[in-house]
Amino acid sequence: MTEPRWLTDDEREAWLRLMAVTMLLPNRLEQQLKRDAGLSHFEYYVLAMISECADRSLALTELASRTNSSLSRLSHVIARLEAQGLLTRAASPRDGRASIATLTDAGWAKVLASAPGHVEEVRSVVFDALSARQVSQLSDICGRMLATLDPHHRLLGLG
Amino acid sequence: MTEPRWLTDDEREAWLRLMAVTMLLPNRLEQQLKRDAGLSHFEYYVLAMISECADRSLALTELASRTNSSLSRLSHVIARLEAQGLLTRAASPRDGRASIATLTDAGWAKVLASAPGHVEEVRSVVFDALSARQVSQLSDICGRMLATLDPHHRLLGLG
DNA sequence: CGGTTTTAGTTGAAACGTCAAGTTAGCGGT
DNA sequence: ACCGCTAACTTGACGTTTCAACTAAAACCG
Repeated sequence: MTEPRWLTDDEREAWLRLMAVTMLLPNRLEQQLKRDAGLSHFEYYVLAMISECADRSLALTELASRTNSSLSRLSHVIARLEAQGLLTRAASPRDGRASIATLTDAGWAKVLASAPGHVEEVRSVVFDALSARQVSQLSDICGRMLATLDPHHRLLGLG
Repeated sequence: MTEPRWLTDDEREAWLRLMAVTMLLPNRLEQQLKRDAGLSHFEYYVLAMISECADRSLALTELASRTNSSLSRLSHVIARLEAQGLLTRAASPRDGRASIATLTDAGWAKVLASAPGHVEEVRSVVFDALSARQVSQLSDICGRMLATLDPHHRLLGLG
């Protein structure tokens, strides 16, 4: 085996910081949502994804793609959310295998009530600290990384 | 309650991408380390942090800060790593409450063996996709976010 | 000193995520 | 129409993380 290509000092610095962000940011969002809405970030994200679809409905496989979760994990979470009355599951009329999750009025209300606090948190942690130019740089940089991490754009909507 | 400050289109785009990265990147690292070293990313990070200290030793509270974990989580993980013979726990001579974790030779060897593959993965996902200028931008941007996320620099060494 | 508070860590139970196995429905070829 | 194969989940067991309660040592303080 060959000598590994170690990181330069600049790369190492950038890496440690990126690492710190990926460790701290999810925690931060988690805490805010748990405290103010009683939802985990993943639960919120699931509800938010469904809420943006026509009829507030989405098939589980598609939902799993967009939330970067296994079908198994999603199935467990959907069961919990259903038990809380935030959504319902129904068989697809088109495909007997598929389940379609639909937000209830309570689920819709939950999203409406939770979104402002969540956005405020995102803004205060990320965007209040960055210039418009930096926002654009960040977008480009993440786009580059996603070319490797998510070559088929499974997460960003257009499956 | 007042109307929330929603995100602009550019901010929204940047946010979705950053989100995608923070969801996908940990997964990627996890898989590589699990496959090639039989360690979770957190376990690897714990061992790596200790390995960089004098005497390959570090007190648990300090380690918890640097790995962004609760003491409880760390305690469980340290117990598992100790059971695998990768490190040992000992009471601090200075402070009777403190435990100090020290890498064994096997633990040190594990870090040495695992690091190259891990660095290669980091390089292939992050740095191969970025120009030198973008690396510097990323570093700045993350630094800005960390001013809010980690104001006391708990993660980046100089506690 | 002696009592209170704070810090460091451990432990066990509950919650959550992952993994492997199973079920049912569509699909492709013959 | 039938057989095998794949896709879309579901389920239960297992491992990990979190949470709350606990112990013990140090620090503070009058």
